[in-house]
Amino acid sequence: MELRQLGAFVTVARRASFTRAAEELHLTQPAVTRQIAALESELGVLLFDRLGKSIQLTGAGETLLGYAEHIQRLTDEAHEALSELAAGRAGRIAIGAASTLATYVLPPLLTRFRQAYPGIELSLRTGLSARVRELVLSGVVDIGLVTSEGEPTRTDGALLSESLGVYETVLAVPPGHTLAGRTRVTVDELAGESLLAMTEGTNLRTYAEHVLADAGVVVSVTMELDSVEAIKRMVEAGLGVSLLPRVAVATEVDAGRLVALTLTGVPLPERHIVVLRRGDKHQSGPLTAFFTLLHQ
Amino acid sequence: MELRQLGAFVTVARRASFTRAAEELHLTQPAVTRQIAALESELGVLLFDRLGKSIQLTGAGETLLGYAEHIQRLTDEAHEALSELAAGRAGRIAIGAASTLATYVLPPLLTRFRQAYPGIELSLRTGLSARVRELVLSGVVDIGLVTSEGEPTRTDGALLSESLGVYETVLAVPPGHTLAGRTRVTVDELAGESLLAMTEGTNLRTYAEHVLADAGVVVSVTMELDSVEAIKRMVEAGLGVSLLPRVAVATEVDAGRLVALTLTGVPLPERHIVVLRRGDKHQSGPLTAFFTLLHQ
DNA sequence: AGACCTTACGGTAGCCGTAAGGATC
DNA sequence: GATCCTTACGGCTACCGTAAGGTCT
Repeated sequence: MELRQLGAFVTVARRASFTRAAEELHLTQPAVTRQIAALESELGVLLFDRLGKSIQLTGAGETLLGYAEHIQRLTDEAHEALSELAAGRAGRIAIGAASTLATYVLPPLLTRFRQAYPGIELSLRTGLSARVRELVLSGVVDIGLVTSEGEPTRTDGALLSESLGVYETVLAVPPGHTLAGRTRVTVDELAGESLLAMTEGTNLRTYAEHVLADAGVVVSVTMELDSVEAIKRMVEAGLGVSLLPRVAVATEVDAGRLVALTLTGVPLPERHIVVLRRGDKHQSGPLTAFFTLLHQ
Repeated sequence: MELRQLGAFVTVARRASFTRAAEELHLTQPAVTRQIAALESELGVLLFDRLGKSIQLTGAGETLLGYAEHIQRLTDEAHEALSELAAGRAGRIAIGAASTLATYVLPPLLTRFRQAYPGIELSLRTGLSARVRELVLSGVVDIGLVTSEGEPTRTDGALLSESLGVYETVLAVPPGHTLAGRTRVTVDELAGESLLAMTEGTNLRTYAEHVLADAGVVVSVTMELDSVEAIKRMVEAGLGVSLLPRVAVATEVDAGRLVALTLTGVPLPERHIVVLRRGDKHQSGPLTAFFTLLHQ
């Protein structure tokens, strides 16, 4: 039993004629006869009564017709569903992202993506960059967004890394701070400031320590928090300053509740937004679309 | 997309290996590769990620797997259902029968048939013999049971007739009747009796008139009824005698409420129980089984 | 080196179209 | 005689198995 045979059978049954079915199927009439004969032989039943002038479904034929139409509908749906997937109009993307990126970078991207591809399911898992990397490697997520120092070009095994651009870190101070009138600040000038920092293990904390150590500046970490949002509130309240991603303070800066100072001073390492994916895993239609959006 | 390809795909997906799927399918491994490749090419999607050591379903693969397993289940069910039909263990028989046969002959037959083939649906339509004949010709019923005078051997067009045996007609009289002590009676002796008869148009009425006319006997039809059951009650009540099928009075004779006299006298035409069917229509498994039962 | 999937190549089985045959109306 | 389905025959497509080639562990 093959789908071609079932298709021929359904057509013959609907048209009640081998000849007209052959026309519809773009086959010759003997070819249709053989398709039906093969089915009848395999199933051990007669599917049509040949009444000379006309033909008529037998009971077995009616039974098979029910199944055959059901099967045809399913194959049509399968074709449809897969062509939707291939065209990127349907499917599912699992994204892993470092927490700050998930909070401050992804929302506008996902909003635009959702508008362009409303049929695609999105799932998001957040965590530390190292954890996101594991999720990508294990295939739990299709794509990972993390931060990293320097331009990542190494392809660690099956893992591909691409930079989406620089992820600028700024000094956030409250409006009344002595540095608040400035637009730039060197790392040296941070000496003596009380710094609010993320907990250890986060890329943001590691980066801050790296920058300060390179400059030989000793800064007291007066408070350690596990939330960028909490740090911003503390800075607003005048409890200190902090090194934060520029995108994370954009709203507060626009509203005048915080001032963002560009860090200068040599040598200042750059952080990048990095997208991670497995090179040996198939890139589905939706994922390709998402990639295109990321690179804009 | 063909069922063979879907079968290969499902096997590969379940075993998570082309090699092991090939073993299960009794194919070589390259053959399996080509089946999957053909599917991927036709559908325009990758179904498996080839990760060197192992393979993994893609999103498109998982989507197709759902459809493919559904389709496989349906084809299995279709096979099953049709083999049930072929074996005579399932199906449906539509029977047409003359009213007296339906009442007095069919019940024990159908009881035995139901015991032997409990899976087969039975439908019964009753009517005059001429009407049953039409039902068989038009294909509304698969088989017809009627009465006819003489052995029917003619094949009227597509209609096949076979006799199942003689359908004896007897004279039914009440126990107190003057003939009640006899076991046989000639047609001549009916002269002067008051006869209860079926309405005109029934085979029973036609037969009775035929027999009486042949013998040159004039009998007054004192009452005309359209029910054999009603006639029997009238005869029991002493309102007359009647020519009835022996099987129709068997119960009353056994109970002593009626006496059945065998008709003799030359020439006495015989009635037969006749089974009608279309020769050009397929005889399904269940129908064959029913035929076998009828001929026992 | 071993395991696994893919590609290449030659042979065969199955399907198709043309042509002839048989049955029915 | 016309119509419709079936059977026969030659040709071609497509699938299979064997063998060689890649790639990753």
